[in-house]
Amino acid sequence: MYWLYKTEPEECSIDDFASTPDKAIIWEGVRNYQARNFLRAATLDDLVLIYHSSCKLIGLAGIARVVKTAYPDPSQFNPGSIYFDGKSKTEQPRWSAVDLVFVEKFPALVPLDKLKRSSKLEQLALVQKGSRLSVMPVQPDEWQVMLAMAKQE
DNA sequence: GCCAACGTTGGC
DNA sequence: GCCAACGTTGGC
Repeated sequence: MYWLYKTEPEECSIDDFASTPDKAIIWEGVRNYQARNFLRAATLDDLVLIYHSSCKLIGLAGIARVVKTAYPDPSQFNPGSIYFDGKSKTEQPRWSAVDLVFVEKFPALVPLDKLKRSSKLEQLALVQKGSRLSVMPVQPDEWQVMLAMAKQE
């Protein structure tokens, strides 16, 4: 399966993946139920487009791969974490995390407005008005369209 | 920094 | 179960 995950690059960017290519990075802190459900649907070796948001250069930055499927997000139990959730119980964790590893960084970032201008990406939640979903599925044809954009620059 | 759109909370 | 108030997201 294919996915798109949003991240603020100051928090976790494609360069963080690229600088530690052999290290699994935990994708934690997702605190939205719809996004969480998509996280839980990931299977081993799924590919993930890494999208940089809330920053100067907004768009697709590269690709990562799922190396560990959903497990309880440890940050929900850590009172020192900004992601701490006191209402989540150990015996029934509310939030999930996955582990990702670096695959590639695009030679040039694919900007959001370019994604918006493609008629083939209209179904993608990312480009829909008001959408705040941070973890979303990508259809195979959408994946191909976005990869082609990444290669041609 | 602004603000529209959205999700969550909590009183009723 | 409704819905107003509030907090958050995220592009601009």
